[in-house]
Formats: sequence, structure tokens, C-alpha cells
Amino acid sequence: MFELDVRSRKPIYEQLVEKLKQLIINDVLKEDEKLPSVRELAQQLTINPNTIQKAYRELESQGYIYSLKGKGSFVHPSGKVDNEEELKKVREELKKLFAEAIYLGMTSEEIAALLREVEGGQQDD
Amino acid sequence: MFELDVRSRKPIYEQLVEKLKQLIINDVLKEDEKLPSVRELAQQLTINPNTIQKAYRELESQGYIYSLKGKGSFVHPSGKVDNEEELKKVREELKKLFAEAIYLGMTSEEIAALLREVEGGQQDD
DNA sequence: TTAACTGTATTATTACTTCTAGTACAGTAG
DNA sequence: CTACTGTACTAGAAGTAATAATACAGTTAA
Repeated sequence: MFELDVRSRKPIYEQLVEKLKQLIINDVLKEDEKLPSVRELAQQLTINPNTIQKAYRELESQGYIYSLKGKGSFVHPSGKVDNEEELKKVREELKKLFAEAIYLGMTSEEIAALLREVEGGQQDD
Repeated sequence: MFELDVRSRKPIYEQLVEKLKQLIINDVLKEDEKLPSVRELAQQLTINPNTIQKAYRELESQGYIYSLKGKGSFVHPSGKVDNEEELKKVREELKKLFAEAIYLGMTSEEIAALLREVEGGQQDD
């Protein structure tokens, strides 16, 4: 499914959150698709189930997945995500990153081009 | 000068790096301005000098400040920053954040507006 | 109902990172 | 010289991440 860098200074569960988020955002994992179970993914990646659970819990609190006891964890449909708190974080993050990019010498046109590039690759409903 | 959240789950030195970066980017700290010395800032914030040094080392490696033994640490002039590695990281970060913002429901126009906002006035945290 | 899944929670222990503390060395400036 | 500056290192305390084992509750199919 994907790989993790155990030697990284970044916590495994954070790497997991990022990777899964990317898969969801880029529509590799479709709406309402079932994710591997906590224990199954733990076995696949040879890491502890608790670490997977921590990542899933984080993804759920951010609105990317939903979990049903006894059934499994599923991708939250994009259109139905309503997480004002996450949106606020992303806006703040964007502002900081824009300032940083400009400071490092990027022009707004370069940044805008990057946005169009991402926008194009996005096949949203 | 600023405040830190010791109770945060984010390491103190990382918070320091972020705050100082913001001050530099938003021109609160001017080009070639002298930063507080490692020991002085440590005393002001009542944290260990080693923690300050770690933050300064990080800022230096990212191209935001330069340090002269016996003299002090100073803000690296914006125009002279040439850190392709940092720029690459920022571009990747931007792409991820764009995809995330769009997934959470932001339109490209909203994102572009945010960029214009940052581009125009210098805003703070 | 039972068996085998699922998510979730708890506790204990280990491993790792962060932070602190103390010390030291080298360069600068008055 | 004295008193600043950055930088480096070791040691240990404190906090976080990861593992391990166990348990409970809900779902599903035989």
C-alpha cells in the first residue's frame, strides 16, 4: 500500500496520517471506501496496532475518515466534510507559507501557477 | 519579545524557529539586525540556552539568519537568501496544502485571494 | 449462538527525543 | 584583562512515541 520511514525523526503515526491524507485527497482511496482494519494494516506495515489506531483517530478528528465499531474505517466523502476548525488551520498555514515562499524569492505568479497545477490534477465531483 | 507555550505538544525550539521566522518574514526584524544573544534570550524566556542555540542553528541552516562567533546572530538579508533546498520544501508543502484546501472545500479563487492579501500588506500571526 | 471479524480503551514497559545543567573553548570589543 | 559573543560536548531528567498484552463492545456470516 505504501512505505514508512522508521528511521525518520518524524513520528510514524504522523507519517501515516500524511500518507493516508494524500491518498484520500488524490482520490486513490474513493469515497466510503473501506480502509484496512487497524490490525490488518499493523500486520502489513509490521508496526503496532495502537500506532495505526492513533493515526486513524487523528484522521477522523480532521474529518477525513469515519469509523464504525464492528464495521471498519471509511473514507469520508469530500463534499460532506464540514470541518471549520481544520479549514481555519489550513488558511493560517497557507498565509504563513505564502509569506515564506515570497521571502525565499518566489513570485506570486509562480505560486499561482502551482495552484493551477494542483487544481488541474484534481478530479472533483 | 514574544511568548511560548511550554505546555504545547510542539517542541519549544520549533516554536521558537516559527516565531522568529515570522518576525523576519514580516520585517519586524530588519535586515542585518542583531538578534538577542543565546544567553540573553534564554534568560528572557526562562528556558535553557541550549534550546535557543538549537533554534538559531536551525534558522541558520534554513538561511534566515547568520551567526558570527564573538559578535552575535543577525537577520539574513532577504534578497541574498539563496536556499534552493528550502525552496523545494516550500513548493512541496504548497502543493500538499493546495490539495488539502481544495479537498476541504476552498475554491481556487479563495486561495488566490489569500495570496493577494499576503502579497499586499504584511500581516501578522 | 458461535466464531471471527471490526473499532476502541487501558495499563505497563521500553525506546527515543527534548530539555536542562554544567562546563569548556574560541572569537570580539572596550 | 573582563565581559561579552557563538559553539560544542557530556550527562541526566522529563516528556513523548512506540510496543505489548489484554479487554470490551458492536457486526457479520456460518
